[in-house]
Amino acid sequence: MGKGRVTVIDIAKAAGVSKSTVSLVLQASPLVNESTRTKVNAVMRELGYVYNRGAANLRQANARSKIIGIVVNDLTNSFFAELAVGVDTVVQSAGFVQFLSNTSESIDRQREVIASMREHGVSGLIISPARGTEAVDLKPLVMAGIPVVLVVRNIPGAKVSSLVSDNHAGTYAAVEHLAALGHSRIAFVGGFPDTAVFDERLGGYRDAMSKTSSGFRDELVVSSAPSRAGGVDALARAMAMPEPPTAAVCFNDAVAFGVCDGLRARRIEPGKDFAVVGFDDVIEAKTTVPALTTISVDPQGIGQRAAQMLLKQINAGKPEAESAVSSVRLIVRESCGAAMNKPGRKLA
Amino acid sequence: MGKGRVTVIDIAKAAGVSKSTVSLVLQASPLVNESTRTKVNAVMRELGYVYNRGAANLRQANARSKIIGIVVNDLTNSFFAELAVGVDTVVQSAGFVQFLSNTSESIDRQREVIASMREHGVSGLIISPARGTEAVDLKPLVMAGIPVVLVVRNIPGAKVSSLVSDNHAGTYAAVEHLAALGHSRIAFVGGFPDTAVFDERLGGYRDAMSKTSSGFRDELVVSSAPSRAGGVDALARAMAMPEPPTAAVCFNDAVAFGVCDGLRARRIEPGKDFAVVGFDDVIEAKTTVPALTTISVDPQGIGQRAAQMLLKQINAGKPEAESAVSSVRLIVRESCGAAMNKPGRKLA
DNA sequence: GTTAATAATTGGAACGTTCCAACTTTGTCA
DNA sequence: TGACAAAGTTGGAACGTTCCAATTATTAAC
Repeated sequence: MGKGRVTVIDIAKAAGVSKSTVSLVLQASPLVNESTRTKVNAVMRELGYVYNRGAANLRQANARSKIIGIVVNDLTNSFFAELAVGVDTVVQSAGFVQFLSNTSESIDRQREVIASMREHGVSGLIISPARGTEAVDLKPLVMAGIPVVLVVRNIPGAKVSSLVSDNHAGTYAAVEHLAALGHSRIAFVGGFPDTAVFDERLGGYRDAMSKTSSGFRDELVVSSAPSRAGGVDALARAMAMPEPPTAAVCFNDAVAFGVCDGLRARRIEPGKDFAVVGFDDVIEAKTTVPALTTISVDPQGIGQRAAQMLLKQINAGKPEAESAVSSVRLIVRESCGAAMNKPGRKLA
Repeated sequence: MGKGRVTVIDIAKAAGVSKSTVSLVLQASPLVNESTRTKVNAVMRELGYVYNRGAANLRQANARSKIIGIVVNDLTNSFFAELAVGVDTVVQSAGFVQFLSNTSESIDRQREVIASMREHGVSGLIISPARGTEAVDLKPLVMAGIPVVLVVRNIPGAKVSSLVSDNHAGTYAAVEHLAALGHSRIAFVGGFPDTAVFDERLGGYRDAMSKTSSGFRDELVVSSAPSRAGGVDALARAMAMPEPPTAAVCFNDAVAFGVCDGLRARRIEPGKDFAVVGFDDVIEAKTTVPALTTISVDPQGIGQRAAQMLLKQINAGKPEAESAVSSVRLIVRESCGAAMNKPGRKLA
């Protein structure tokens, strides 16, 4: 049926008013008489009118469209999926709509999706940059005055807002906790050494270790892919040492799960014979057995906060770069052994 | 700096050609001379031109924009995250860009995001409908001739394409496998009874059970939320029976993980003292301990196939509804006990 | 050297909306 | 009654692009 789409002019004709009036109704202007408003609305429903945002924000060259873009580097990692959900909640309630793309750590893909989002006139961007992203990659965005909030990974030199979690404090707290439980050979396992996040988490580990009696020892850091399989692999290398560790601070929860898998394959019970603590507090951490002691970063919360920072910038007009650090906290569960002493599961 | 955005006319002026020529360059038309093309391209780069898709597909009222929308009901479930990744890969390589939104099982939210996507002129939609979605909810879309592919959950009566996995065959195969291993008290655990997916998976279980010597027994199906916590809960109820089961076919992998947690909490070793098989084959299934025997549905593959179905419809012009069933297969790992007999881990 | 064909380029109209300034209607007050 | 204000409505221009028909420049054919 209806060949061409129904436009504001069709509505105007059918309602016996001018297109300007229909436009005013669309923007809920107080200028229009109540009775005309209801009539116009009725006609719109009847004819199945759909608003054409493309045409609209073509005219209002100043205000950009109501789209915000979110670019993540690994959507299969549930951390990012939850982050996206967090962004979505606040963005939706502000009347914006989310545009999500996954780069799979590819810089080329990242460039493509960012370009595509610009073409569609996004009002702002939340980006968890692919590995190897540099400040120049973001240059065009800041030149065009498009608000950007970087999450998870910061990029030195880029004049944009960022929101990262307090990686240093997280691993620091983890080491302190394990040391208080009596461990001295504590390993740092997992993660790729060439990333800023790795450096920060390792830094917290190192600083805390050097305060212990045994001090920081280089051979106790064993890196690997930041995945479950990487954790299995790294643990194997750690256990092959002459004096293997009795505890591990892991780069993230995925690695920690891998470490637990590896321990069990060796008939070592995580949380009893060996302490492991993760980082991120992904949703599975609390339900797995043993429940994972980890550093909580609340991915949904980060998403929400990032979205708020972005909206603030968008509304301010002048994009004022702002750096925030999201605080983290240690969640003591079972995998560190602290709760195993008593059956009553007292939290340390 | 640059107050107004740079348009095709600015480029034309700077390159000494007409706006029409610039437009032809943009669409890579063979009509334009090679030397002019390179000059225009150079100027575009120099002035930092960004294409305005809104304006473009305002003019070409026939062809819609190069956006495809994807609507999922639970992005925190890694099944859907992977599905989205699958869609993204094929959609991107076809020059489209993905527009993802999460409904969190809310019908209202679903209506909002679909409306929003229409306003932005999506070319097509891939929808995993929220629980309780009805055919009327999709009516406006089919009336407007917007191609839609339903995934995971089909909606009876909606005249749109769908791609669901062969739920019946999956649980049927699972039961057959467990029966062959000597189990007779096999439970069906997890899932909400009011969903089509539940009915199909239960149906496969029932049909397979009635072919066994012990037959189908109503009390052996125990439902719960389709989550890890739901699995723990359902297992507790199952084990409280006078004659508890010795094996479980689970509604999905999340439930299966919960069942394993519950078993271990009772000092029952999954894969040794009790057999469990899941459904979905999420990414963690193969790395967990014990590795989960499950029905593989390949979420990324489903996403890719759905995207292909959608693109076909978009290119065809006439949206021809097509229903497809994605085949599944049983992946035998450790949690069913089949591989535990020999240390060599032979696959049954 | 003219004509025809081909290659390359072009100005104007159109897409669906919003903004602006102008207009009409109605009501109020002296 | 006239002047003025307030409330409501309106036509036209503009946004940045693509399409169309028309134009000019170039080459080929006789």
